[in-house]
Amino acid sequence: MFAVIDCNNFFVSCEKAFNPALEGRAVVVLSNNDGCVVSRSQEAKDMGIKMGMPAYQLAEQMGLKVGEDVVAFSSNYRLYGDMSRRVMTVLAEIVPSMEIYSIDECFASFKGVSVEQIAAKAAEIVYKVRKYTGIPVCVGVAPTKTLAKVANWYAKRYKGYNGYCIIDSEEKRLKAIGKLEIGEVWGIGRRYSKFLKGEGVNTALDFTQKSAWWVKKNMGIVGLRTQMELGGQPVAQLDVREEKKSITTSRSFGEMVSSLEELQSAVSSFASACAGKLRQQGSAAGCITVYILTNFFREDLPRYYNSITIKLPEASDSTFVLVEEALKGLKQIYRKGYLYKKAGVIVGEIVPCNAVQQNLFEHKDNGKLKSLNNVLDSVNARYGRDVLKIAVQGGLAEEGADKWVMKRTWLSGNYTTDIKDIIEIKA
DNA sequence: TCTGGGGTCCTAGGACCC
DNA sequence: TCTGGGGTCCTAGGACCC
Repeated sequence: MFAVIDCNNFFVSCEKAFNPALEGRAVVVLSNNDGCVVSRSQEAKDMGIKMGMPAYQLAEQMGLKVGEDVVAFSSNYRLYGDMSRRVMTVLAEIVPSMEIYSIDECFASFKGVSVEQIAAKAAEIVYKVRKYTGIPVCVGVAPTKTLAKVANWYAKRYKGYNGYCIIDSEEKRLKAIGKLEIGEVWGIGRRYSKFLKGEGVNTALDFTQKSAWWVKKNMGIVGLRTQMELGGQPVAQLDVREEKKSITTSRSFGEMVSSLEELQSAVSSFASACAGKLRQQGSAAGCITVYILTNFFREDLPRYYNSITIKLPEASDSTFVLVEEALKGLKQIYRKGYLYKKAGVIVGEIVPCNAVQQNLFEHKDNGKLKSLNNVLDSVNARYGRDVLKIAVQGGLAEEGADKWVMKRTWLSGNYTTDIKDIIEIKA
């Protein structure tokens, strides 16, 4: 049996855990630059606030006063990342093995858990995560990952389940998928949902009744796997891979920028962030992609998008190497006369850093580079992120001197990672 | 005026090989 | 009129996830 454990309204729940005054109120968390709604409390959902809705529409289209009718927060990834780590740590002590699927979600194997114990185990998860971290979670358990997601869907929506739902018989499976709209199935997105409804497939049960040949022809192997999993036949296993295959750092800018210098500041910062993430997971990248684009929502301005991928002579995790290559790439794709809204850096062809194939002709002195990067990491770990950085990154980001730095008007405190922000309790 | 960021996997088609 | 068969590798783009 597989379990899927999913935090409820995760970002909002993180804010609520440290701010009891939010209880019972409509609360939303916004994406970077305070752009879109990315997490909503139940109250906010009940008011009709949609996922992904641009923040300005709260007032403009819904007539809501931000701060009164609805409380908004800028996203605080430092806080959410740390809270996620805590949730996963609690889970790791309860389940035999697990796959962290996203910041707020994880799959677990219930191998060795007897049929009679499954419900008790699920209840234990709900209770302990809430008790130890303050985060509410729901659990779905079933013989396949896709059915576990189905079970979780019901656990989330019906209070009577007390946070967990188990599909452990053919009867329950048929009942569960019979009432589930096809678009709610894990792996069926907007596109396929629309297509399937046009073919008369409205529920997950309808989908399982189509022939395998038809599904494969119209939706490829991925669709076929989803169909098999809904039928109770496990295809997907627990994926316990540690390292990512690609790492991205990108931002929409707080204000549009036009000069090469400003883009260099942004792109070098993104490349540096990618290098840091690589070192953290013990990997090196074989290639680096840089892209820049103008604001595609603005129809009155000239549009431009370009990207370039550079193959590194030797896979690297060095901030200095990656920044240098990224800036070379940027120079090639930069065009004068446009207002840029976003840039990003992607590193790929990731390998373990202890298994880097060295280049016979262009081998760099990795000993010296390594110590330099170690200094970067240790100084920044001790004194704060980007206290020590390369000059081209632009030194005054925190003071808002760089136009590209994102807007975060309603940022909450780093309650769990910064001693200055620790909660004080009057007793 | 204002519209996020970070991932995975698969497929089709082109270029090339024998 | 007739015009093979079997492969690999790479890339761009599409679908999905949170």
